[in-house]
Amino acid sequence: MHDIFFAYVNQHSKYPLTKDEQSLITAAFQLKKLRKKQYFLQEGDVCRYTGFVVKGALRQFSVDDKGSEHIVNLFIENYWATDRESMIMLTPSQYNIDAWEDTELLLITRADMLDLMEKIPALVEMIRLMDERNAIATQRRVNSTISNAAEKRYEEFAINHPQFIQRFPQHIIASYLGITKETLSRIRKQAMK
Amino acid sequence: MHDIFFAYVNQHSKYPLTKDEQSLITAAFQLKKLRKKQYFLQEGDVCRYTGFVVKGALRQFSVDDKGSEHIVNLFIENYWATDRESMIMLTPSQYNIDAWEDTELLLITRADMLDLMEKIPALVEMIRLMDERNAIATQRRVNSTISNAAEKRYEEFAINHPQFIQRFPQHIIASYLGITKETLSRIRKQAMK
DNA sequence: AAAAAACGTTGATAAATGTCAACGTTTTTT
DNA sequence: AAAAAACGTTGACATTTATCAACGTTTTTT
Repeated sequence: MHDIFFAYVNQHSKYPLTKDEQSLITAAFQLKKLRKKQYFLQEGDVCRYTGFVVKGALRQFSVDDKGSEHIVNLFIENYWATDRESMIMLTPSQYNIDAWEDTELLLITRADMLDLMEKIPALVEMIRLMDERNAIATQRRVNSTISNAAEKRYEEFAINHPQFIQRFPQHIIASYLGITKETLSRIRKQAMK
Repeated sequence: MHDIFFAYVNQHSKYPLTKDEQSLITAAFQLKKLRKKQYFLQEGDVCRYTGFVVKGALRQFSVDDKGSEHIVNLFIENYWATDRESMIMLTPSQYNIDAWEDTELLLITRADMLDLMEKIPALVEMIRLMDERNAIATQRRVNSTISNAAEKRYEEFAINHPQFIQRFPQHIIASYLGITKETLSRIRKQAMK
């Protein structure tokens, strides 16, 4: 299990992991299996773990006053599932994260992660890279959301995230884009011509 | 000028800057003054600098096919103005950044910043903190945008960013929220009752 | 002090998107 | 194999938001 993660770290750092470092990582990350629909995080709880997705798919969503779900993030293999705000601030999360498919995660607490980062330079580099990519992707998403109508948002999404279109049903994609499933259905119908 | 930045770093790190570190910083950051309306970054250019805002206010915006501007970010004192995607990927920026007020920036290239980070632990810590806060704020913004109608988005914005409401006119705020200035005007009229 | 530009507001109307209900199909569960 | 659940689509209609044009006020420039 951890091998997949070692490969991921090595791909994102110029310092190959030593055997000792691999042992530290194995000790700090614990494997967690989730069945489909099982929660990884529930609204109101403080998020204690960051989860590296070894296998499977998850969604992060909030629920509004009317009970409607809004998909904030989608995660598949090699993504990091967590609510950073809750984890860092130790505040109750406004989000839920649940498994959309049977999923395997490698979990680590924030304290253990900070500890590992003092010992393993490769991890620090990998996380900085992850933060950069995340910042870029989120910036793009914000720009697309405020600049474009629903149709163009969907087009850009389909180009930037073809993997998500494979793995998640349309109503989930629609919610991620901030539109209803009916609107997305009509947009796709239009686009087919 | 740099004193303000030293204070900022010390506030965001548990390692106080030494005299030597301060010298390194002074050598790497150059002061740049911008008059109101002057560009810091123009669409199509590769973003070479990160700018720490010592004084003033700027906006980052994209321009769509119809020539309309869309405000992606706003910056005031103690904010970092840059286009990370362009800077990291070395690709032409899709954004413009210009001064909304007369502004003073401390500029640093990515290479110099990476160099400084190897020498100054306080900077590394400060930047990680900055990345965390940025990730949290952007996540909130995305969630608000996909979950709420214009009125609630404005309410949340007003609560989370009262400083921006002071410094920027309504049509800029409206664009930041992804709505037109007319709609924001009507929302505010409603809310007054 | 005069002129120009920027800003905010309002009304009339159009366009985009949401809501609700119904239905057929596919997938999953029993 | 049957039943249930999940999914996607469509129509009718309501609501939200955008667009366009006009106008008065404030701020900036000349």
